[in-house]
Amino acid sequence: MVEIYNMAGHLVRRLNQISVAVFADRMAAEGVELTPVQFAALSAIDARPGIAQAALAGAIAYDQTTLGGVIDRLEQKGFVARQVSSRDRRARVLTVTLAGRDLLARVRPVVRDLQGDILSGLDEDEKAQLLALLKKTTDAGNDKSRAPLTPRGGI
Amino acid sequence: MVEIYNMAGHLVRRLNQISVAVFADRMAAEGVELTPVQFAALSAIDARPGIAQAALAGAIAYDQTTLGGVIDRLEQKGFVARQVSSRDRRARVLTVTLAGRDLLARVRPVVRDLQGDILSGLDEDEKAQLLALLKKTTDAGNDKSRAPLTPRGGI
DNA sequence: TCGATATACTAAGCATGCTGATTATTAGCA
DNA sequence: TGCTAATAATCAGCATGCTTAGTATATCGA
Repeated sequence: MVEIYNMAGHLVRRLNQISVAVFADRMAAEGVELTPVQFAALSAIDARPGIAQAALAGAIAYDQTTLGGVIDRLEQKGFVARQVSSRDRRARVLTVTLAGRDLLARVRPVVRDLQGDILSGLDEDEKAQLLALLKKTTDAGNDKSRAPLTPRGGI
Repeated sequence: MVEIYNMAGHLVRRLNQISVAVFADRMAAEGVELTPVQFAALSAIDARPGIAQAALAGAIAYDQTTLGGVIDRLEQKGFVARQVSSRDRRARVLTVTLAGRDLLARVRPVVRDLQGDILSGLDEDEKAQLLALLKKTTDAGNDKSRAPLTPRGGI
């Protein structure tokens, strides 16, 4: 028995690995090229059109530098438009394009549905319990992360 | 409210982010340069000296290609030795060096201790519950991962 | 108003984590 | 034995995720 098997860090990493793989498989089955980060960004921009990159990073708990690259790719695929803000010329203001909205409408139900597959082997009560515990501990540990959630940052 | 906030995928990714950050902070405090993957590999090689890379990948649930790079870096830092296997010239047989054993002895208690910090905001019962649920669902979803755990694969 | 400070973004560099292809070697089978 | 398939590792290439540093722009206080 390897000593890491019962460690929180190892189990969380593995579940994240499973989560990413389930997401990739479902997107491939839909014939869509979209990563979990890209979906999160697209969905959050759609919820707050005109949000700047820094605020978006805080809204979805992603590193700002990493997010820059993610937006590059979403822009290149034509799902997101990026403009210099008129109020703050440092900032880049983001909006979802028509193609992006179409994509979102299509994958949103798929993404919602796939969440259940991530937590396989658990009954509904256990899934709810796990989600509640994950929510509680991620809230408590938010500031330990290099990319904490700051839902009300900016616009 | 952004729609991803209560999704399993998002919460798991965030907890993993917290886990990685806690690990990095503790290692930095120890003055040690060691990533979670590197610790996992070192620990597993120490548990099964002479293990080959492919078997190691299965033992700690890491992608084989990624693991190759991890071993490169551990070898370069002098913590792991890599030799062509005498029984199978395709395979690279791994052992922990003396320096690697010293490092392991030093960081092992730190790594064990930091596990509690990953799951902050939970009492002992909740931590045990969360660990049990994580274990149950990662076991059930093992095959969905691109790098499933195969603890008994090869020596 | 000016100067220090803070903020938004980008760039470079490194480590993970994956896919697909390639090479070397081994194993299985007719 | 000899052909085929499988396996171990590596390489190239791409996306995340982070650190440090740099540039442009805002903000705040003396």
